[in-house]
Amino acid sequence: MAPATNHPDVMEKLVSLAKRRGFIFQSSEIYGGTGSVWDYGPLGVELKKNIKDRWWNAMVRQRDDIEGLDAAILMHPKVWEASGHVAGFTDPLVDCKACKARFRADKLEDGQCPRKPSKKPGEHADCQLTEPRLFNLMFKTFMGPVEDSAAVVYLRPETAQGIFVNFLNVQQASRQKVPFGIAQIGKAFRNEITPGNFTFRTREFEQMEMQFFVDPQAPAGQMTDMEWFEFWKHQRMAWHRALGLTESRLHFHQHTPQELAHYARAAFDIQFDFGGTLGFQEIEGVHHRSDFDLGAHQAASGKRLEYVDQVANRRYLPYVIETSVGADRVTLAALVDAYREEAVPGEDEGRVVLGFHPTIAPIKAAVFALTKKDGQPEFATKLRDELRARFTVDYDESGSIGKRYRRHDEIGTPFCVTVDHQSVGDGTVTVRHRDTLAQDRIAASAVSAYLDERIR
RNA sequence: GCGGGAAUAGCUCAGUUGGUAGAGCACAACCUUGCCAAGGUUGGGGUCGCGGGUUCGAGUCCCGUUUCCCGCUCCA
Repeated sequence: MAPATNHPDVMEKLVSLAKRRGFIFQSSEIYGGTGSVWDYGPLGVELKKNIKDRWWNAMVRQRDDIEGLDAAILMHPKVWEASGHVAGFTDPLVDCKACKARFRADKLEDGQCPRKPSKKPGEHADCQLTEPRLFNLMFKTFMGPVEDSAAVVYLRPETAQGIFVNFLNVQQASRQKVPFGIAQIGKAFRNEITPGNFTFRTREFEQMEMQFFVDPQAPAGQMTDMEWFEFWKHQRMAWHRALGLTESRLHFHQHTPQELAHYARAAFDIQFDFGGTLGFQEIEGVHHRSDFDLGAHQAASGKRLEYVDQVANRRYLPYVIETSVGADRVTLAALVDAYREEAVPGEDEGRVVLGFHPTIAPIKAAVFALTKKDGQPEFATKLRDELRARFTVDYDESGSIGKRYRRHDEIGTPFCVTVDHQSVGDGTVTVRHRDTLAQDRIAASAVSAYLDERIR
């Protein structure tokens, strides 16, 4: 499915770098690690937070027609029955002991192993199927002190349902009129059968979802549901580009009718080329969910979830255009995209540079004193303190100046501000750019505005 | 869950026919230099994934187990 890629596989190197520099650690490592769960270290949490903040800003703060929400992870179990997750998230699987393959029991014919093109004829004559076992992708836990079936609750496998069940609460509290959206960032959990590829597929992950509610029969002169779908599709692609992700590594993948989920009327994935064997993979989905979810919850709860258009005196269930992006996946894409090695003359191994777009870089600027003489450290730490009010900054005075530059290149710091003997006299400093190595000599008092202009 | 491979310092790895663990980088301190890393000195850090077994003796051989990687399978 994934098209060929021209980008090298940097994932293994990235895992090492991420650990060494404090972006991402394996969960519970001292106990041998927990499968497919990852912790974000000092730099990783800044990177991911920058990405989430940009999403929240673009979706909620900069728009009049989208409201924020932070719904709970634990919800009433009936939510997941209505949404189809209890039934639809469960796959009966069988293994064939003869050919070591696994199949979905409900897709087998006559209880026989299907013959695969790669297998020789007759290889499945001794087909030995195990009993079907049920895999439900939802994590279960228990509400209250008693562990019985009545107390079962699920960790949400997606954040969307928290938005649907709060649709009218938000609409009425915010006095929004359709079309409008609700946005949410939060953790979701799926007991994936096959997790892997670093943080690409994990069992605990963070979603940034926005459900946009539109009129299924928009009056003339207003955007139709499909027009909104197109609008959000392109809007979201533009957001990924603005993050600095390389344009040629991003593309749309349209779901075929066979790929469409049970709720979806149309769906596009935004895929990113992770390079190597992984290739293009989904980082965001834009789905037309029609009125499936509101309708299902209305039917299951017995509560009316219709929107009342008081001007036109109409009552209807809105259609939903959903944008759902994996915060961890975008963070991983940003790391993969930023990773590059530069050859060093006379050295076997290249140096690593993370070329983050300044807007998501964990540390925006590093402040150095060229020497420890002339009061340069004092000058530099004072500047550091000033910049701290607006940016994540670091001060470093150990090792040679070149070494300090390289340390920050490796973690993707876009700007290095260096204080030298001239600074103490005339108050100017040099600002060095990570990508071009160009230097600007400016007044120390102007550094904050200078960075501000370049970090957006 | 099945098959195959792997696990030794923070990272990347070496470790002989079984004889009691090393390198480079990284890290810390000090010195030196002072605008593009890898000068000097010193130092910290490993019960060799975990648990058994064989053996006088196990990083090394055997069994189990956990985690990771690659396939299979599944991915709302």
